Amino acid sequence: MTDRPLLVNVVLFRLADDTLQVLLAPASGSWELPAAGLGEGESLEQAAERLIAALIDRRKTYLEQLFTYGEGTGPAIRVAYFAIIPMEANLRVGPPVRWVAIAPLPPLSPADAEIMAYSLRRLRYKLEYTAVGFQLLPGEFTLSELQHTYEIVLDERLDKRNFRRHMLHSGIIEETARLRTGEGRPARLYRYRPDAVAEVKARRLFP
Amino acid sequence: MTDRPLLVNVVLFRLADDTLQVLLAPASGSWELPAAGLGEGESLEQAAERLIAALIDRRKTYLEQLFTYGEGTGPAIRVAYFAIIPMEANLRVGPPVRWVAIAPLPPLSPADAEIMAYSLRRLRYKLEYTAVGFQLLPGEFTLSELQHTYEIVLDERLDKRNFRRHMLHSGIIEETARLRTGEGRPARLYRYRPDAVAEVKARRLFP
DNA sequence: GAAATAGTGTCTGTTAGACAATATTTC
DNA sequence: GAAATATTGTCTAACAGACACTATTTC
Repeated sequence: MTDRPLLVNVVLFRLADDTLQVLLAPASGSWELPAAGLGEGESLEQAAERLIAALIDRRKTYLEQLFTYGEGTGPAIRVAYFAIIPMEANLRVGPPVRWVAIAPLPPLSPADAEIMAYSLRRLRYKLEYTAVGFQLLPGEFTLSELQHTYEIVLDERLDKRNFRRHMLHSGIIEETARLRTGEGRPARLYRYRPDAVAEVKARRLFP
Repeated sequence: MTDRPLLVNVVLFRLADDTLQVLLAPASGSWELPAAGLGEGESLEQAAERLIAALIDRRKTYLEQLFTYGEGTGPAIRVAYFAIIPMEANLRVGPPVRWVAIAPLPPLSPADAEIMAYSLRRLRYKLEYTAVGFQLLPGEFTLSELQHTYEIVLDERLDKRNFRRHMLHSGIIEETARLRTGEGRPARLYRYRPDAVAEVKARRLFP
């Protein structure tokens, strides 16, 4: 009965420069996920939040426990969290820690690669079936920006009309009075409705 | 940086006597979930399997990591697993460890109650959106038995015609040549198709 | 033939998914 | 008015969900 050391890993995603990025630190020819031990009297989630706070200057990010790895991931037990960081957030740590594009996937240790792969799957899943996509955008956004976000994360083209119909009909976003002007016709700005039901009804296996 | 002790908890579900049951051990006026420490060189999942093997005489049960609790659950970090045990399995430990019906929920410590509640949610979710329900039944079963299983776990009445149409149409079960005779008209026996896609298509949030 | 259980079909409303033209702005 | 972007509607196929009667067996 050994007490193996416990680490908390965080996978931080953000959207910038039309790519999905993760925060990584360089490690002897490859990259590694940020990690921290558990502080005195600290909960797992608090440790993850402390680690995130040490890395970026913004709170209130989406945070979710991913999985706990206890084999093949070295001698430690690693509790992995994944979080979404709004693009406005700035790094609190200088290089060499930096945002790295998800595609192509940067080289990682097998353990970190497993966590990354699962995080990405979970992010995509979340995006499809819950209202987590808004966390990647500023408070107000156009429907085109929202669709663009989905397309980048899912790496898939979406139909504009169906996308808009669906989003508007689902009641998870609402119009603002403001418009964004730009190159072409100005676009209406929308905002996420925090009171909306976050989870989307899935289709049940049976009646 | 303290290394808090690590425990693996298992929530074992089975279906018997027309009720959903969990395996619990008595603990000073209430009940508690089976738990074990992590053995030397053992992975988390191996520890959960070892714990299950010590409790029941059947292998190959459905096993899934649930969540890792690291606050409000006492001084230990607790990695919770949930598993489905086929009804044919026998206990390897005598009383006082025993199967306890889920309704009404037996008294548990706050920490265990939290794990239990989440396990139950997850089991129901799994049942609705994946093909996990068959794990609760013997290898061959009638559609009425399958529907009955769903109704017990979900605590909800289902329409017979829609249930059958859905199950048969989804391709996750297949006919056998056998019938089960009983009180009334004999019923066809079905079996789960292991090659079927376990996950069910959910409805996406957008087109 | 009564009791018990198994098995079957149809209709309606909603939604996914495919598809193309018009509207509003800037330069 | 050309270029850029935003916005809008319709059709079809599939499926969820509601609903009631017939079939086969035992005693």
